[in-house]
Amino acid sequence: MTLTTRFLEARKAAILTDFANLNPMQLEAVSATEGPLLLLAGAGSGKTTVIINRIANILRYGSATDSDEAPDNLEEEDVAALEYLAANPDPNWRERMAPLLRLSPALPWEVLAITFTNKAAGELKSRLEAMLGPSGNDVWASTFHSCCVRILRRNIERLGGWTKGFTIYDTADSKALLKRIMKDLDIDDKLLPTNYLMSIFGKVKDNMQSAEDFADSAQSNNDPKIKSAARVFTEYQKRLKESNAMDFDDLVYITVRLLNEYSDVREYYQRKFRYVLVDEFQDTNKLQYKLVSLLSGGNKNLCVVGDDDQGIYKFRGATIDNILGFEKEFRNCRVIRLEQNYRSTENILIAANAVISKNIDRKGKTLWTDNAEGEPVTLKIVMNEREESDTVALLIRDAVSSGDNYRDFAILYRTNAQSFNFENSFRRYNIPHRVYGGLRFFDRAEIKDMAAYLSVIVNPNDDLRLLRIINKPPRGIGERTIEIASQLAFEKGLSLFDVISNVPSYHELAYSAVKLGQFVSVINGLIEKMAVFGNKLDMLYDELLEDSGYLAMLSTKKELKNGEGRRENILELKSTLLDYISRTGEDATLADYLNEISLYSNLEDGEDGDNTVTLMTIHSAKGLEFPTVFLVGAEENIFPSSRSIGEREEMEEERRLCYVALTRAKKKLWVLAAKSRMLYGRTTNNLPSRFLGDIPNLQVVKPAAETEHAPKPKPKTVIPTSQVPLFLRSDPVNLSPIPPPKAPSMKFVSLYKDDKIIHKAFGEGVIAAITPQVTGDVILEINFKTAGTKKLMQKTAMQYISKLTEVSGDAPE
DNA sequence: ATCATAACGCTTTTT
DNA sequence: GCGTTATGAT
Repeated sequence: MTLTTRFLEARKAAILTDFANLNPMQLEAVSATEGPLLLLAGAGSGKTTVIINRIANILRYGSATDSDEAPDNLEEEDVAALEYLAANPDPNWRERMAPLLRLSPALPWEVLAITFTNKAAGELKSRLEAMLGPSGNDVWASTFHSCCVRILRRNIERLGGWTKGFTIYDTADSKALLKRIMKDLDIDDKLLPTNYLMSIFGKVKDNMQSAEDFADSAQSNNDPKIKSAARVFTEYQKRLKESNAMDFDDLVYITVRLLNEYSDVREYYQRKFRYVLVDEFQDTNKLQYKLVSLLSGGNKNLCVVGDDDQGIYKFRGATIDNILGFEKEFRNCRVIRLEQNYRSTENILIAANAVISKNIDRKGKTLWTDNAEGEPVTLKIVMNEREESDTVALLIRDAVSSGDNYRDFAILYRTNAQSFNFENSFRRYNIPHRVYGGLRFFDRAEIKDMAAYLSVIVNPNDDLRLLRIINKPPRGIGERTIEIASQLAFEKGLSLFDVISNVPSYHELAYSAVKLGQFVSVINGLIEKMAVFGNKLDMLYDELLEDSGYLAMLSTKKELKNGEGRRENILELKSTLLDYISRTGEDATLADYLNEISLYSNLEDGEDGDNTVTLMTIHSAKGLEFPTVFLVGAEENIFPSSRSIGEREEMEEERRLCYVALTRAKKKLWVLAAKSRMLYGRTTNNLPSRFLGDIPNLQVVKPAAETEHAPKPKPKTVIPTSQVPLFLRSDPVNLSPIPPPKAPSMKFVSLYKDDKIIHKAFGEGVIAAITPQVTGDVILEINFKTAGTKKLMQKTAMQYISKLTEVSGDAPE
């Protein structure tokens, strides 16, 4: 063996002693620093630890564990010292030998680590800091969007049209803008719902096409809907630009365009980022992939980390093809699988592996563990949703009384609506709990109002946000005035604020000139105060609450019971401001603060320490773990959702979602299914989820039908696995016994043509026609004696209608 | 300008 | 079943 070979081996071995608590596969991932790397990391396989250690390796030792490069003047003495170090690890000595160990180590800001959520980015940062000290903070650990914002701030002016103070529109802003445009263009928003438009726009941008590209291709399209969508799209992008704004998709799309079109910018970042790492790669869409491949294009040190079995965001454009296609794109890429699970018991993994193995679109991977077999996975079948939540409450109460903590438990469900019953039961049983999801802090109306005020102060040309606040609190600027002013702005090519700042020049606005003038001076006054206060943004905020009259509105007005809560929220927003100021000090600017909050929208992350039960959707549980998990609502049409039944790809996504749910559990996994469930105002009877039929080691517990409360000891009817009903199995053969769709609910059918009815509001009438709709509802056409003929939706109208008694021939109910 | 009634829709979610 | 939105009446 040559001296060089010995040196290379010893160097690597010596370095790896710095990462002693990793298993061989993890070590391999940590040492593979150079070139493209696909890291398939199963659930609970220590993925984040690997990412942290890999970055630490890059910063401390550079490419040394992955390079054949050795010093020219090697001495036997050096090599022997390294070999000794490898065999007898000692931190101090390793430090002293560092010059021999490292090979062009990277500087922190030469490493880019991209995640999806701020939470994940924050966790990455704090763990890097814990391992590397303050320099860990200089690693670019950020979300796709905040990374793009950073790049755009520096370079956006190259593209023309935006300035570096651009505003970021969130989804609600975008929707509001779309509604505005449809009104102006006189397009029916029933034909083109905003959700539909947004998904089109998103797809177009994901394919690297502009609104103009879309309009061009729409020309030859016969569908008038597509043609109108193209018009709206073009106008939408135009107005964004005029308002110096971008939506979430634009942040990435425009960054990609910038990097594509300007080679100097591209080369700058390619040189800067010697190492690029992407987490949750299975959740990236094409555009995001394009972005990272552009950024890492220089040296191709691109490491993507993901788990194809945990891709659950196809519905928002993520494509599993990115992970499945990575190897094709990078022929020479290395693939490392992390399959050892440190989280769950064997029983839990058997269940999870069994469920996911039915998928076709996957790379194939089987988790294994050294952990104990553990308790069985238990299915409990209950009568209805009420019994479901009570059962869980009792199980938790019992477990806590024998020593467990509330925080050991999580309730995972498919849809947010399912949380309701659990909240009720837990309240009744005094179980502290915390519901994640639902309405977010920054989505609250009063918070959006305040943010809109602040935005307008920074950028008065932001028409959309100006419109939001122009009459909030009510200051006598009505719809008509707004209409006229907008029209003027549109005609003259000015911003709305330009127009209302010059009221005297427009005779059309004479009627509300005074009110508009007052409003403009409030805004101008605040703009001046911003200049005076400088970075004392909290003082500016106080002035804003005063001058706008917003606080007064909440206090004096009969803002019912909500006023108090809203005031608290507004003050809470101030504390985020103060927090921002304390972090940035001298450099604090309002524009910067607004950007931060527009990319960071949940305020609830901080309070992890509470000892409470967690309630969340399976989606939000990804990445988390709990000693005991209750997967609830495991019924056909709920989970898997009815929308996915019959669609292979959708069903595979549901199955991955199930896999995610099962692998959250560390020690004990409960699954619950209700025979009957009230959902959307209807009671439905669903079979247990098909996924349950795939779990070979499922213990089924069926409580004897019992009275509602009665906290009794656990009812125990254990059905051996072999007796799990056949219909549970998801083999294609057994799919047939799904009940045929039922006829429309009988409750409504007791109305017939020519029936005489009385309506609470419209009085007496006769039913002229009954037209069933595809949606399952029915349109009633009724001739009223006094109110004329009306068409009413039966679903809604029934609560106001009673049949007149003399009508005979009742249908059987 | 503000309230009341009727319509309607309704996975999952981050940025 | 419930909360949000659009529209029409005061």
